[in-house]
Amino acid sequence: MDYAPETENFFVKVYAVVRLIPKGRVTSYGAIAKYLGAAGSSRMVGWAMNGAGKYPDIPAHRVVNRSGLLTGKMHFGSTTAMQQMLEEEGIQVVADKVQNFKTVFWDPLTELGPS
DNA sequence: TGATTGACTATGA
DNA sequence: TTCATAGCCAATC
Repeated sequence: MDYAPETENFFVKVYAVVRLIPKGRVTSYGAIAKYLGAAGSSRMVGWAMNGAGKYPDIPAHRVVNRSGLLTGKMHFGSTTAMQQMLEEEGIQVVADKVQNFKTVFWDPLTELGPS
């Protein structure tokens, strides 16, 4: 195989989790990676999101880095598109950063459970 | 085939 | 607190 089938499954899992992010909430790449049992491979989550652009159902704008910084804003075509979408959901974004990050943070491990 | 890159995170100075 | 480095794994050049 040119690629590991399990890798593809990992990407699918990432998409599934991102889709579960409730409106007005955000999560981090590391949180998703950890939830999928791939803690430390947070970059793979980011890479998965790279392919998520093909899926309009994936609210990638709700995924930010551990600091709440909109690191992937550049992949939305416009640097303000991501921020605007978040604000549209009631998330305050200032200087490309999510305000009250701890409050709007959505941890799949906590919300969905470790099981 | 080998080296570099990247939507990250953690640790150390 | 801010900056630099290491680890991570897959995709791309």
